[in-house]
Amino acid sequence: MEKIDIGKFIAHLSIDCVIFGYKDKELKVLISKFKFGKGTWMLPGGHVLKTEGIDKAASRVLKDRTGLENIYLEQFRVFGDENRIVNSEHKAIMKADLIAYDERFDEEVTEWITSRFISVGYYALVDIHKVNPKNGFFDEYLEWRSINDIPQMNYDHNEILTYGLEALRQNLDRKLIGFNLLPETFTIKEIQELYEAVYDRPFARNNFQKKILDLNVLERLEKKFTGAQNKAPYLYRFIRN
Amino acid sequence: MEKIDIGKFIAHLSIDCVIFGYKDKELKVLISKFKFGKGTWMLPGGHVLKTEGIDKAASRVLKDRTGLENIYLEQFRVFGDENRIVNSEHKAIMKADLIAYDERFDEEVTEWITSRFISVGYYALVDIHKVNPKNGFFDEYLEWRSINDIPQMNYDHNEILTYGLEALRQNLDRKLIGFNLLPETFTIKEIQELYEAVYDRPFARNNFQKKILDLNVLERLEKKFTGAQNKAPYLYRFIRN
DNA sequence: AACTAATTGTCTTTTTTTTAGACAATAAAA
DNA sequence: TTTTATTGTCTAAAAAAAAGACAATTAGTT
Repeated sequence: MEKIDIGKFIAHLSIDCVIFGYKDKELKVLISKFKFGKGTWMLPGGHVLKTEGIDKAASRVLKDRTGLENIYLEQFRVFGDENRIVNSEHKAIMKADLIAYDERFDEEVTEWITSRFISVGYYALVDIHKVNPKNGFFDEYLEWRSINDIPQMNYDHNEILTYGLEALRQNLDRKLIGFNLLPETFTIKEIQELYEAVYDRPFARNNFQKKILDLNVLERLEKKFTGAQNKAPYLYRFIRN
Repeated sequence: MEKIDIGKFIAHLSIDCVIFGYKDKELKVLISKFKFGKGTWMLPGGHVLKTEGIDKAASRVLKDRTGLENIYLEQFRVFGDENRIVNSEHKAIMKADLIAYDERFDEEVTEWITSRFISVGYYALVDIHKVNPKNGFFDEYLEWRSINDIPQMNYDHNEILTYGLEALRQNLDRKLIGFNLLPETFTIKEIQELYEAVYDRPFARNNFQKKILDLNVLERLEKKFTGAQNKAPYLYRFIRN
């Protein structure tokens, strides 16, 4: 298990990731809790090395949790009012993980982890089927939860999630990013259901099909025979350039 | 002149403000340069006190420069890759301003101001006629420059400005914030010219008038007689709530 | 093999929104 | 009184979005 050396990281600054996935017609979020203590839920997060860019730090956080690289990542907001103080449970666990921790430096470490943090919020879009959550890393347990079934989380993480979802909605069709949540091939209906999950509202089937095909970013493949007693839909693939 | 005590501030974190104003049919930005040295241009910025929220810090930066409070402020992005290192001129000036500076702590101070900074970008909208730029504060000289006449600035400040303008454009009519750039009363034509300056494109007069009036956020006041040989336009005021 | 149920793919029609065109109503100068 | 320049509004045209309609399939049922 990796440890944190506080000296290498920028103090007072953290990163929180809203990792979105899509499965069973539901938008999911990967959340974590520590294996010890009461186990309060949190968004997967991390700190920024003094020698790395923040986007790089966010990628690292993501790779540590999901094993995936080259994931769609978007920074959406900075959080952190003056009341955002690390709470006792989190503090105890952080301390235990600090290799720099030493009785001699107790004061410094305490100051570091107790002080107010400013957090940069990122959201990531992943193909949920490719992810194998690395449980155990950093003593945390990861779980995919439906956007409609998010528990109370630590700090202002529920608020961060709300902002992240809002950012996703604003970017979804404007930036053509939705395909990052889907497998390589999919039917029109599946994209529509994804859109309905993200926006939490229905779309008219006929018009949605036209709109999505008029974007000219989909390549039609073979038909998908499901065994259902109806016309088999075509499979499509997203064309990158 | 105020001084900085580095101990009170969060290290590695700064705030940069894109302060927008509107005058002579042009969108303006308030930029600054130090009175000493070569005088490289920069966006007005500052640091975050360990005891204050970032929005509060941004307000403070704004008040220090413009004297204004309760200004429309919006955070739009975080900047800061690993290459963003304080350059020598800026460093020299910062050192001179640090009251905490002392030969004994030379190393600490140098580390503080030399290290990489992560910067939170804010944009502000102000009625340019209310602003009296506080030249001399923090040894800087302030100047309103047209968006089409922005000089090369320090660090990645030109890039930050570009992102700030993009954020302004995205929010302008969606959020009804444009009125923050105008005086209390104005004609329809004046709002239209503001929109044209922000989006850098013309709008059809007849349709713009309809669109803006259909928002039902303007109160019609008396006519404005300019002395021009044509029908006098009405003055309007923005209704809050 | 014919019939039925459950979609899908694609049109056409309707409605709404956006854009363009037209013109009377000023205000002040000639 | 006539002319010039621009404003406030209306109507017409064009484009986009939403709703409606229906043939084409797939596989189960009779």
